[in-house]
Formats: sequence, C-alpha cells, structure tokens
Amino acid sequence: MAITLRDIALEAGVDPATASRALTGNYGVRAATREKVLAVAARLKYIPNKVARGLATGQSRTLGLVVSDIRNPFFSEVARGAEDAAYKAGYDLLLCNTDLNPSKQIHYFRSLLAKRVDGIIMNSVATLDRSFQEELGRCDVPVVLLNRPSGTSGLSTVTADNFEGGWIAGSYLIRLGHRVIGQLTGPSAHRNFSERSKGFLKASQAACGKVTSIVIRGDYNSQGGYEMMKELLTGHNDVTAVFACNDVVAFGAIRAVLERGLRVPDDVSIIGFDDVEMASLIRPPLTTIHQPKYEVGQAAVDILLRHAEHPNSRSPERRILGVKLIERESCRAL
Amino acid sequence: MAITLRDIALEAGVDPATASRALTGNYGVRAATREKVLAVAARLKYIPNKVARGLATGQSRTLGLVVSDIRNPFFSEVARGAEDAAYKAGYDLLLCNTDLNPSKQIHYFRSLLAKRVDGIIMNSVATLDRSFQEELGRCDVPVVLLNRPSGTSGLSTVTADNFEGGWIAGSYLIRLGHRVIGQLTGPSAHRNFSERSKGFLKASQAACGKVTSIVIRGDYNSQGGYEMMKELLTGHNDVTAVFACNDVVAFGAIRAVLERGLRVPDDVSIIGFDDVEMASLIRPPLTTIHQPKYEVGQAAVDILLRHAEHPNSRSPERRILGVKLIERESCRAL
DNA sequence: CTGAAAGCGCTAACAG
DNA sequence: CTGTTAGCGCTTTCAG
Repeated sequence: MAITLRDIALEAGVDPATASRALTGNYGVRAATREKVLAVAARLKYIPNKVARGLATGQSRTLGLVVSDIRNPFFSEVARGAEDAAYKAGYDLLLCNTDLNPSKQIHYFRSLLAKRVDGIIMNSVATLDRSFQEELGRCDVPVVLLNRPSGTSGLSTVTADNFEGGWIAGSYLIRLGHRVIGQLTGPSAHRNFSERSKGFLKASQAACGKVTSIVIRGDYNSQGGYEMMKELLTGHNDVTAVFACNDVVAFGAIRAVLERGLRVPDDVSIIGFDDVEMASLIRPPLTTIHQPKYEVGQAAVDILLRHAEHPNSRSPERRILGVKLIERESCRAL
Repeated sequence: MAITLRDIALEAGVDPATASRALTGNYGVRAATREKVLAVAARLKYIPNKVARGLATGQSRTLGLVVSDIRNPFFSEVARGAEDAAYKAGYDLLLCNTDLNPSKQIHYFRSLLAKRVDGIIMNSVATLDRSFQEELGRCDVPVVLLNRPSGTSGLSTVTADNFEGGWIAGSYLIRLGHRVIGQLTGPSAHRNFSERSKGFLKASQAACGKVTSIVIRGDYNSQGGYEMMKELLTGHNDVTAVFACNDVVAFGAIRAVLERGLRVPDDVSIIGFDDVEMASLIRPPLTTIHQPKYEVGQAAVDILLRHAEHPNSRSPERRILGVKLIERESCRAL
C-alpha cells in the first residue's frame, strides 16, 4: 500500500510523533529535524492520510453543499463562490443534488454527518417536515441555509433580500404602466420565492388596487417557465408583463411567448431574478433583479468556518445580501 | 460527542464486532440479534462514523470531480450526470474547480489522494507537464480523464467524438456555401478543442482549398467568445461563418456580432458545440453539435467504480460518445 | 453465530 | 525538543 508516516519516521530516524509535528508545522521541532523529515517525505513522495488524521482530530476539512440542481446557473455560481472560499481555507466541498426531493435531502444530510463534514450548506428545507428541520437544528455541525426555513429555526441563513427584490420588480413594472401582471413562481413553501412574491404584492398594493396579478406555480427551471407561460397565455391574454421568479424561468417564458407569435417586450414585458450570466447574452437582454450569487456562496462558507472554529459561540447568523434592478431590454413602458 | 458503535453494542448487550456485522448487513448474525441491534441503533439515532470506517476499510466511498469551472454549463451537466451515478452507487462527489491552473490542479489531485478518494474524474491535464501526467498515471486510484491527454498515457478517458463533431460542423458550413470561416477556440494544448479543429480542418481540405479559415484562440467562456469575435471582426470583415469551440463561446460571439450592428445569421452564421440547454433558448436558437454531457459524467463514474471494485484488471478504457448536428437558426445558406 | 484482539494511520497528552 | 503511550471508531481475522 501507500507509504505512511511511520515509514518516513523510520527512514528519518525519528518517532512518528515527531514526524507528525514536523509535517503539520506544529511548533516544538528543531529546524534541523524538521528539514530532515521534510526531505525524506519529499523523496518518498509521502501523501498524508487525511482519513486517519480526520479520525484522530475529529475534523474532516470538508464541507457539504446541498443544492436542488447544480445545472441551475444560480447554483453553479453559488457553488463556485463557496468552493473558492473553501479552497482558500484548505477545505473541500462535497456536492449533493436533491431536486428538492425530501428523501434525497435526508439521505444526503445523514451521509454528510456520517462523513463528519465540518459544516453543511443547504438549499431549501422549506419543503421538509418539521421533524427534519429539528434534526437539522439539533445536530452538532454548523448548518447554513440558502433560504429561510418556514418555521423559526435557530439556523444561520444567507439569502438575498428577496422581499426587496420582489418589491423593486413590482414597482418597476407598475411604474412602466403595467396593470395586469403574471407571476411565474416556484413552490409556495420555498421562502425565497414566497418572499419575492410578497415584495411584489406589496408593490401592487401600493398601487391601490389598480393592478391585478395572476400567479402560476411550477418547476423553477426553464422547462417550468415555458410551461407556466403557456398556461398564463392561454388563460389571460390581457397580461402585459410577467415577473419570473428567476432568470431561468424567464428564459423558458420568453420561448413560450415567441412560440405564440408574440414579442418581448413589445407584446409582453418580462422581468427575471438572479441576473445570471446568460441574462445579458439572451435576446432581448433580460431585465432582472441582480443578486450577488458568488458572494452568497462565499458568505455561507465564511459563516460555516467561523462556527467550525468556535464551537462554543454558535449563535445563528442571518446575512441578507443586497439586490438591485438591472435594466436591460425585456421590459417596455406601456 | 456523538454516539458510537460501542455505545449501541453495550446497549444491545453484544460485542461491537457483532453490532458492526448487524449494521453493515454482513452475514453471520442471527436475525434476532440483528433486529435488536438495529432497534437500538434507531432508537439512539446512531450515525456511523464513515471516517473511521474508511480508515479501517481503506475505502472512502467518495469520488473526486476536477473541472475547470463548474459555471460552464457543460460541466454542470457532466457533474449532474456523475453525481446521479455516484448517488445510485452510494458514493459522494468532491467538487474541485481549477480554472486549468496547473498549481491548483496539482493541489487538488494531491488533496484528493490524501483524502483517499476511490476515484478521480479530471478535466484537462493537457496543459500540464509530463511529470504530473506520469504522477496521474502511476497513482493507485483509478483516474478518468474528460479529455485526451497530449501524450500517450495509460489513463481511461471519456470524451465525445470531438473530431467527428468538428468535421460535421465544417462540412455543414461549407455545404451552406461559406468559404471564409472563423474558428474561435481554446488553448491548442486542450485536446478536446484541438480535435474539433482537426475535424474542421479535414472538412476544409475536402473542399480542395476553396475555403480559408482564420483561427483565434482565447478563453473558452462567453467573455472569451466575445473578445475573440471582436478580434475576428476587426481583422477579417469577409468572414461569413464562425465555428465556436463551444456554445458558451458562441453566445459571447453572438453578442459581439450584434454589438457590431451585424446580424446572426444574416450577416454571419455561427455554429457551436455542446448543445447546452441555453442553446435552444437564445435568439437565434443556436445551431450546434450535440454531445451527451450527462452521459459523459455517468460513464466516467461507471468506469471509476468498475475499476475501484476490481483493482486487479485496471486496463484503461477509452469511451468515445457520439455527437450529432442540431440544426437550429444561427446558420444560413449563402 | 458471536466474542476477543489487533490494527487502519495519525494526533495528542504526558513524560523525559 | 523528542519519544512513549493511548486512543479516534470502525472492521476483520481468528478462536470459540
């Protein structure tokens, strides 16, 4: 098998413990001894067994990232931010896709605990039952959620200011003169979406009943957007604007509009949420609410690592990141 | 701390060894004993320590996935395929982003070995020096590459038929009547791209010198596509068609064309490679070469697991997946 | 079928 | 500064 610490200790004529100290950079080793150990290790191409180290120290230097689907560009961006932050701190990231499937979520969660990860980033436990939410809260590894859970749990969260984003989107559309607006959104239990909706609703209300909004729910991917838009279009040919719960849904919606022989924004205005890279590349360039995705991932890892290093003061932290309107060409004034 | 196997053994009145056998489903335990152990484990909400198990068995049930950037939708799709296959087999996936940075690649590779992963999927070691390629080949965990390395190494690979794809793209453009064609591609050392180029070249040659092609190299993301296209447009206003080395590059290229006040496909035809989801959603829908991305990820994991289970017969395997032309609206006949 | 014993490779007191 | 001694929690011979 592979070569072990004992091997290099033997070869260097020291005790394994000393070799360990030399390799891990702990103080308490004479420079000369350390050099010798390091030299032998390099010569023998020693690769420390982190599994063994993990067992001894109780730390795996691994974080779990549980998302619904990494193919959603929002999550790829979050994942990249998280991975970069983890890399800088010497941690690795375990990637899990759940499709929001409760049994997969539970499976992954338990599996991550079994692998003794030092922290878990998780998207959407909103759809989960209370008992699992409690399990999440009770466990002794730090968890940060990428969305607010429905109940009041003591978990840390990192989210964009979804309510504010919904409000901005709604106000914008109304200011442009739209009065019949469709909302294409995800499961109502998903707090990120429901808060966007609430913000949007507040904007409608501020318009004193002059605007009516039709909400359609579905999968929050492009296929879902496509289907929701088709549904909206068949039932309501008076809608002039649409608030999509995220950009990918907006992309699907645009396709549905086009297929119907209508045009964006001439016939229907569409606003998205997230500001994924493709939003600026698509035709027409998508007007959307920008949220700092990469930073969401970074922030989540920061919190996790801070909590991991100070197991005592694990007071939950809720970080809410700012959003802003990115005005491109998918919305027009009536 | 957490509750251990010993705890549940004590509670069930058996030896830890027996408890272990009961929990891992190994034969050699009376049904009644197993029931008892299982019951206690459930009651105490026992979570086995896989780190300890890993140390004892030498298996981590974890695979490493090393890509250049998960934000590239090609890789998200590959990752999803890999993750689903790993999940089915009870493995987890460690995600690493290298940006093709050699030092990051080496760092991650060593780190994965240190964590004793059971296999590694790696994208692009093409840019790496020979010594690292040998290190890859020598190590005793199975490795599958997502591209052909430049030298002849004994590593397994899973790739699309890049040459064929390039050939199809070239033939198609030429058949449409294009005679001055730009190629927007990645680093020449990256075999996936160089093979696409070679296939393209073969198609040009088949046209007996009637077509001239201009190749521009850059980053293979949308920003790179944008910049390469700008460069192409300033130097060569006679190009009527462009072969982008992947869809994301094509997206950036389209943007550059549009900004220039030209139109796709009216003024310049563009063909991509990959057939990522956005290709059908963008305007104009992108004509491209489809490759089975999800299946690439699946196949890579399949090979890894097969090799992991049979450490003896580790004969390298090269799987080449088929590609096909998806004709949409970004190319026109001259 | 089950218990006892040894060990996976490393770290962490504790002496010296 | 360095060696000795114990484990970390699990699996796995090997006896019984």
